[in-house]
Amino acid sequence: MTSTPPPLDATQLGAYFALIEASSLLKHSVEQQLRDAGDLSYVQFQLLATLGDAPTGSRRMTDLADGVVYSRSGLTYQAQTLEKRGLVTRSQSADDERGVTVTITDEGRAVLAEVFPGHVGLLDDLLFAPLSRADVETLADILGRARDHMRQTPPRSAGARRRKKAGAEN
Amino acid sequence: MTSTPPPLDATQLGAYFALIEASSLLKHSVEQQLRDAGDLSYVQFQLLATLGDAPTGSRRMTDLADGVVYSRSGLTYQAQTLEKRGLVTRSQSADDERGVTVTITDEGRAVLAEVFPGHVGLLDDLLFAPLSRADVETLADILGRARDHMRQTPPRSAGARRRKKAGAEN
DNA sequence: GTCATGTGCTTCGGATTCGAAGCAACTGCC
DNA sequence: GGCAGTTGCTTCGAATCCGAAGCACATGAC
Repeated sequence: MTSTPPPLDATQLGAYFALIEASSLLKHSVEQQLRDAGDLSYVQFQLLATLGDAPTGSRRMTDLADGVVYSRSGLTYQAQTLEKRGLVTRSQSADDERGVTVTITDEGRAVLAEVFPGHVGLLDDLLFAPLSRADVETLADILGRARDHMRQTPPRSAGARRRKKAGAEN
Repeated sequence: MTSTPPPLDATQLGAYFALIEASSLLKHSVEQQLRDAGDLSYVQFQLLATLGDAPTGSRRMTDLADGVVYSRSGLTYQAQTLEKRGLVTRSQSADDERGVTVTITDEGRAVLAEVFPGHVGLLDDLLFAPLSRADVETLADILGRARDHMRQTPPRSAGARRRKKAGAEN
């Protein structure tokens, strides 16, 4: 109870902090650039980019939520915002009457195209500038593995078990 | 066509996405664990951890804001919340009458101690499990360099009040 | 067919965030 | 001493986020 000394050594702590800080700093700068260049939030940009990358330019809400790391309700909010601005359209899925298909519009693509160069430039300046080619490859490999692992690890695994305990079972 | 083609190759994109996704996923899981274990937000945990790490257990607001990547106003909000819960105290700095010194309380340390084991466990399960020792070292090195570069290079939004250049309107 | 359960998305309420503006104290210069 | 510009923090308003609850359709059991 009183102890359980931290099983994290200095290197692990360093990696953890570096990951959090680097991503936070990068995200902040990117958000500012996106705001300036196209009045987009980071999520909105991610959504547009995802849609623009899709062959048909459209995806279902659930698939979008899976790709991005946001909550369903947050996604709804942003999709509404984007629709108001005419950057995407939302329509009922043909198959499933409940499903909503989001599609990027030409204007959406235009905004994307307008924002992209600056986005890339910022990444070059902030993230890639101090890294070698090999560093980038290594980074992609290591973080890719970490991400894949986290994606498939259920939230209630060894470390994070717990659910609301409501007395009876559910 | 008229626009500059994206100077980002597949590897760079992979590294970028992996960084964002991995940190987002990790952050979400960690936030949930912190909420469950000690009713703390991620920022609050970072603040407590930073204070707990300081020799005297106290720091000035500005120093805290520098360490964490949050805005001044957000820091004020969280500090107030923590103070209400009795996890920190705030007092005027002796030197500078404007300055506010934040100090972690015994109760704050207790909450920290309670939350820490689960936090570490989660990191082990989610982040470090799929990585070798060498991976972690490499990660710390690469991301550490990236972070340091970002900290000193960019126009920071949080640092806000910039020096004005004499003789020109802004 | 009908009911029970599951799934997809939205709505609702509350918490947290940020930037801009505001106040107070410090510093340098005269 | 007094003024002007800086710096440290807070307040304010608006935007964004999430989880829980709700609604509507879908699917499976009977």
